Amino acid sequence: MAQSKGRVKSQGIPVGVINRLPHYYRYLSSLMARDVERISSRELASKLGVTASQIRQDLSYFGCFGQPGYGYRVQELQAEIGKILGVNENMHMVLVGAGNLGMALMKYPNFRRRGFYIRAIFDSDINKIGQEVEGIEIKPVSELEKYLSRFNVDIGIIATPAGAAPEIASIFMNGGVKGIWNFAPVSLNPEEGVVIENVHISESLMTLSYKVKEKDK
Amino acid sequence: MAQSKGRVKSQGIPVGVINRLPHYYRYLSSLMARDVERISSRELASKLGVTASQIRQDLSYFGCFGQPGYGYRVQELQAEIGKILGVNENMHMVLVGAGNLGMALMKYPNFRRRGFYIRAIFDSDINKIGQEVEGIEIKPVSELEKYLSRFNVDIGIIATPAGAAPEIASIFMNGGVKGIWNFAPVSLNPEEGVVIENVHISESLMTLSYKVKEKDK
DNA sequence: TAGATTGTTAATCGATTAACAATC
DNA sequence: TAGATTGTTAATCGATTAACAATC
Repeated sequence: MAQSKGRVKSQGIPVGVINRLPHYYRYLSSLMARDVERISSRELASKLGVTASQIRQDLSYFGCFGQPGYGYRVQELQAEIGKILGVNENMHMVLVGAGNLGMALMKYPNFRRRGFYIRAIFDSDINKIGQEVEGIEIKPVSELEKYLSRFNVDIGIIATPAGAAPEIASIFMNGGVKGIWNFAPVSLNPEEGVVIENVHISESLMTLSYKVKEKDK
Repeated sequence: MAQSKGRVKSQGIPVGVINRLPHYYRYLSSLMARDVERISSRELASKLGVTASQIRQDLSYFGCFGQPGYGYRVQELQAEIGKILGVNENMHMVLVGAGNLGMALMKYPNFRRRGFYIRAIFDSDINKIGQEVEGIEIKPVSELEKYLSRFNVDIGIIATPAGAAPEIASIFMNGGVKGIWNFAPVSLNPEEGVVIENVHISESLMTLSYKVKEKDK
């Protein structure tokens, strides 16, 4: 208790911890919607399918958010985890690829609600250019570089086919984008100082396929 | 070497291994496309950003696919991993939710190419019902149950808003679906004998957001 | 043959769980 | 106060890496 000095190890936080925080965050948000005020690590753990120990251990990397004998105040813990994750900090994002997946991302209301704003859309399809989506006009991808030089973009989203992805990634990296959220089924080699987060949908399907086969045995 | 009897431990394969196999599979496929014939665990590792040891260890759970002194034949290894994962086994899938994300999944050509077929689409939007996508007519979600009782569905895909997801999941589970591929931002409690694979897109964004913030420090 | 690289066992490392003093 | 639950330290467990005999 009383993590006196406050851990300063900004690095060295296990990646598993970081992957679980958004999960905690989402469930706490749903508790807030149901006006639940307090929750213990034990309850939370049973709902999320992890151990209470793990939740307390995970949180302890960042501070002390609970009260012994009481548990955690839902609203407070949600806010603290949100702060750790960078929710509600007005992230400037741009989207390349105005296909179905890109449109799905544009229309997902939770991003905006949580401070993640897609402020520009680029596509190479001449028929799409000039169209408006959620109040944002689709620009030709040739203008991406200029846009990046003019604005301070936090996150670049790649929702293009695999072939186009490496070039877009390199434009993003040269343009000073801090993070790349990649939905194309390729591995992009991460340049110094840029974070790449992949969402490999087909790999996830293959993992599921394996597990389904296993169950059959 | 010479894993004489062939490991029978169908269970007990670490989840990390299963998550890496699709990654190996994809890269090997791309090597095949470039007519590369052989590769060593060391080369493969350096391309994929893992250790050679890990690749050999991972593969050893399933058999002996390489030749000492030579390495792996790309085509053979790709085929073996594909077999492990259940690629090209004619998986029967159904999609619930014909929004942008659902359409993106419908139009992704690699699924079909690898034996994953979406054979029916359901939606609750009266305006979408009857429309055809990739040769498949969108049915009302009220007919899902009947469909499941008639066909042997391997994988049910949930591409609906969060609110609808739990009910769809329960219809899937009662209908004998073996695996659920869930894109809705909710946790579904997995029933006995059904595998659930979540693709939590917004959690992935928050993870990226955290890492971007970290880099700034 | 000599060189290269596998499959596998053993050693290391890190992450998860258990336990408990502190305390609300 | 007594009961509950935290934050943290120590113990356990599992996954990754290193090393090497076998062998192509």
